[in-house]
Amino acid sequence: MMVQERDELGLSLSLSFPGSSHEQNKSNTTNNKHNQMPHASTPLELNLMPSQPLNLLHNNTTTTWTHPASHDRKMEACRVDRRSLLTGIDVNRIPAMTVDMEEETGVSSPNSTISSLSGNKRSLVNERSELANGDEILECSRSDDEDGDNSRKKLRLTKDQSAILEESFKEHNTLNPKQKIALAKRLGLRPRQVEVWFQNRRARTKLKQTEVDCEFLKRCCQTLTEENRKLQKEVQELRALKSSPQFYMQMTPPTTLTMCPSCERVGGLQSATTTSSAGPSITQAEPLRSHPMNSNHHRLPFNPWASPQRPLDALHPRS
DNA sequence: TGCGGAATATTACTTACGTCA
DNA sequence: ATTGACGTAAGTAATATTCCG
Repeated sequence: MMVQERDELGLSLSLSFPGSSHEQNKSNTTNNKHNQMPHASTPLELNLMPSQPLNLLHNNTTTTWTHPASHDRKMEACRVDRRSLLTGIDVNRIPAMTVDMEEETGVSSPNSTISSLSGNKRSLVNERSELANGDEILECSRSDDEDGDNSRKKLRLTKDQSAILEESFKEHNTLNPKQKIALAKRLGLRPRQVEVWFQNRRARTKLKQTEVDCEFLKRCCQTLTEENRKLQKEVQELRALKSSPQFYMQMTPPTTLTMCPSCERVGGLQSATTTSSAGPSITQAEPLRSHPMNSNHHRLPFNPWASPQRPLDALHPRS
């Protein structure tokens, strides 16, 4: 994305986005196809891990990835769960056969046979009793199959399950099959469920990131618009001065000198005597043409992300 | 070495469900 | 009791990557 405006005086504004690679710490995959967002993803990259509050951006509210009011609800759910503790099979727990199959193959693709088979059949009510036993989460749940009801029932992960998943996500936002199976075992879930959770978690992260990027770009745009407005005004004034007959007469000696930031040559002052016969009484305007800066040479494009004061830097300390 | 197809992994989009105000 | 908004688990299609013959 590039917005550029230019006039003959060599004033320009540009908004450029450095090459983006929206890298999301894919630790164990090389897949990077879809996310080729043509925007400044890298500079705007923000670690949205649950442990990292977005305080600076979101009014000191700590971002947590569990449902905001989920704690109490889940506690209540646990109480309800215990009531039905003994009523049946754990919906979230993989039938032993399935676990074995997945463990054997080490594969649980959404499109795989295993996953497909577990589609509606695993639409089960999640009624579990969660008993912390070290790191293990023991659950008890009831299958819906007995109702003969094909409707999809929504699983709610327990607080502990969510916490462990979050913790795991912090370490790697993707899982290899081994990790997936291990985590699923630890949580008493099917590998497919862990997989889905990670997929959705990545999607949420990306969404949040996009929102943050969007917000930042909006602010950049506002700043640049304002900057542009000022520069346009300045250009108009310079043009007016240039065309004014009194311009050269009334020109007061410059009180400041401008210097090319790159070559450190001083501009703004160039004696008329050195610029021989360049038309009508050459002037202070002359340096605008004679200095290489005026042909885009050494002009530094304005890059909001190159600014040392990028607001989002504070949010994403690179360690 | 290049090619095609199968298997697998991931994303984007969508649906369905549970919860809350 | 109803309803709409919202969060999220899960399904589906598309696509990229890898592996193998």
